[in-house]
Amino acid sequence: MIAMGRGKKEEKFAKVCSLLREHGVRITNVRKAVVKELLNGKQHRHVEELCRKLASKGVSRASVYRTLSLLEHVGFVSKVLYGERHSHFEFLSIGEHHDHLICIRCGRIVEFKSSQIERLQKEIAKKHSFELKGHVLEIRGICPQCKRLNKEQEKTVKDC
Amino acid sequence: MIAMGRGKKEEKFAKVCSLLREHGVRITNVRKAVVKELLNGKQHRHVEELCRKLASKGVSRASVYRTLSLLEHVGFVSKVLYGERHSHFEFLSIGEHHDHLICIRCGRIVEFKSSQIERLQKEIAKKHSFELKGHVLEIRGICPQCKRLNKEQEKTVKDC
DNA sequence: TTTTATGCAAAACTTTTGCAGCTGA
DNA sequence: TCAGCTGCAAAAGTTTTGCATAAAA
Repeated sequence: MIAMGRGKKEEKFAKVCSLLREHGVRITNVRKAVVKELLNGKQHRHVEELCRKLASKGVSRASVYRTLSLLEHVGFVSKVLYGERHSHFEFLSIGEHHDHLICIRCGRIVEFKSSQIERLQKEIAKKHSFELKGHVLEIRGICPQCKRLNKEQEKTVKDC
Repeated sequence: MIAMGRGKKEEKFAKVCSLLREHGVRITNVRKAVVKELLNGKQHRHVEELCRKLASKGVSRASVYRTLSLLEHVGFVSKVLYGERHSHFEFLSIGEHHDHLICIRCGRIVEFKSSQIERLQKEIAKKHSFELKGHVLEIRGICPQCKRLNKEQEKTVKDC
């Protein structure tokens, strides 16, 4: 995953601000902090991690949740699952999107990109008159390591 | 969504049982009840709804969760998000899979099927030596109704 | 008989909310 | 100014766990 360049980050930041304004939402310090934190980190994040980082800037947990749902509403982030318990958030429409293969045994996540899938989702959105904002594709299966383990020792699958 | 025929259901039930046995897991009444309930309902379900239905058969909430995670591990169900708060579960590898377009404004869900996507996911899994068990594709965007509303009255987006 | 599963109730988490005070436009 | 944000703390909701008992093999 490549970090965004400074220029691009600022451009994106401005775009989010204007998105918020369009929705009649105030641009507050708290919201700026959340957006900046999102832009500074990886493309997908635990809410928990965001809360921890933002707490040091005086942003409360409640505000993190409130801001995320606001940003989801305007189409800047999207909730994703990635086979785990707690929710993650991911940027939308930021280019450089990738999808995931997830092992249902050990949780291993393999990233991949597919231009064909990008193309297909555009077609599908268009066909249903949706304004495309992003997508989540998780392919679930059993990874090569777990398949091998499975054969060797049928019962100790946990510690793959 | 078409309900499964009786014969197909029984066949599937037998398959799950043997899957469980393969994993050295006991076939208990509770587990049978959960699997049957899953096979009798829609392809994706709220955990909450499952708990309610199974409670009347004497199955506890804890067992529903335990059984679901077991079934997830053997590859019979998969956790999905569908843009909502609480988790849903979905059958895997049961054929007749469909994906979803989700409106980030109003939560509207539109189902669609794409044989091209089915084909692509198979290729991708194969390429990474994963044993394919299923996939989740959610395309997120703004539905035609919300787009219209957006233009008409910029600020009352909630009650789309 | 022995091992594994279950129900119960409590604990651990995650997310939302009401409200009083604060802040951005 | 003042509608809209925010933090706090409490509530609500979801998922997991320990343990005594029950059920499967």
